[in-house]
Amino acid sequence: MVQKRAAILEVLRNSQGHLQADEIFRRVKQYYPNMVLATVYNNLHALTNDGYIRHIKTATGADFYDKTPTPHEHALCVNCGKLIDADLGDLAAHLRERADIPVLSYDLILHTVCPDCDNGCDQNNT
Amino acid sequence: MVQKRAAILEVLRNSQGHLQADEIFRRVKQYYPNMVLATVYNNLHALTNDGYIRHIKTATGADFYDKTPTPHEHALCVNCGKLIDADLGDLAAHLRERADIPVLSYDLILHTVCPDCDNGCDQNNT
DNA sequence: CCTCCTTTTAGAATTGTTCTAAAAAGAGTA
DNA sequence: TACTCTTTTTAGAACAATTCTAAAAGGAGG
Repeated sequence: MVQKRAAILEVLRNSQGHLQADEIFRRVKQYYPNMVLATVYNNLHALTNDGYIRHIKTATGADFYDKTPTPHEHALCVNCGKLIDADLGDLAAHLRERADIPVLSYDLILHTVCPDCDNGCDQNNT
Repeated sequence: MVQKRAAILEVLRNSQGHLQADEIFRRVKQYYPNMVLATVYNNLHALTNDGYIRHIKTATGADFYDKTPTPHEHALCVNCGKLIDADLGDLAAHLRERADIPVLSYDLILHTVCPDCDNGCDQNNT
């Protein structure tokens, strides 16, 4: 059994959902203090390949890893930078139906204000 | 009049559509041999801000610049790496209508096999 | 204990982009 | 032409997330 791989998966599963590599690294390091970032990347790739997690690439260069491997959409909060799940129905079907070219796959990131920030104190009430 | 900015815009407008910064750099350099990559980025940002062109960020880290500033979708050919336009109807409206969260904007890149590659010699006919 | 294969480590390398500070270029005024 | 002010350009360093490389460590089976 691969302990460190399991620990990385555990950390992700115990999180609210979507973490970046460096945050995973920081958390796993508490249990394995001499772990190195490359190990995190190694195992995240392996876990992604094996279908345990999902790798979400963003245009900002900071990728997220999702504990839920089944396909669904994501949104980035423009206020706090958190990645959250978005429900868009069967978007893949819609895209394949409407597109004038074959759609093998796609990368989509919505930009939103997440519920936490919307309820928060960042509204311009003077 | 800003000559180099105009030259960069010209190069983009004379292209088939979507270029990366380093390709623009290579082309403009033929006319201004001592130009520097930072100047290309400076002017691409300025042209984007002024609405002349469009900046398309990809998850692969290699951004494209589009001579057509009006909103439309894009697809990346998995075979040749070219970025092409895609017609998906009014996707923005569809997303806003279906999403369970506010949609301020979005980044979408389809993955496809472009017509050129589809007609080409890369089909596995033995 | 040996051998083989996988995982991990340490640190350098990569890549596209951004930043910084100094030099150069223009525009307007006298 | 000379002076000032602002914008643009240059050169090269810095950055940040990720990937790579080669060596070391670990574990399983015989």
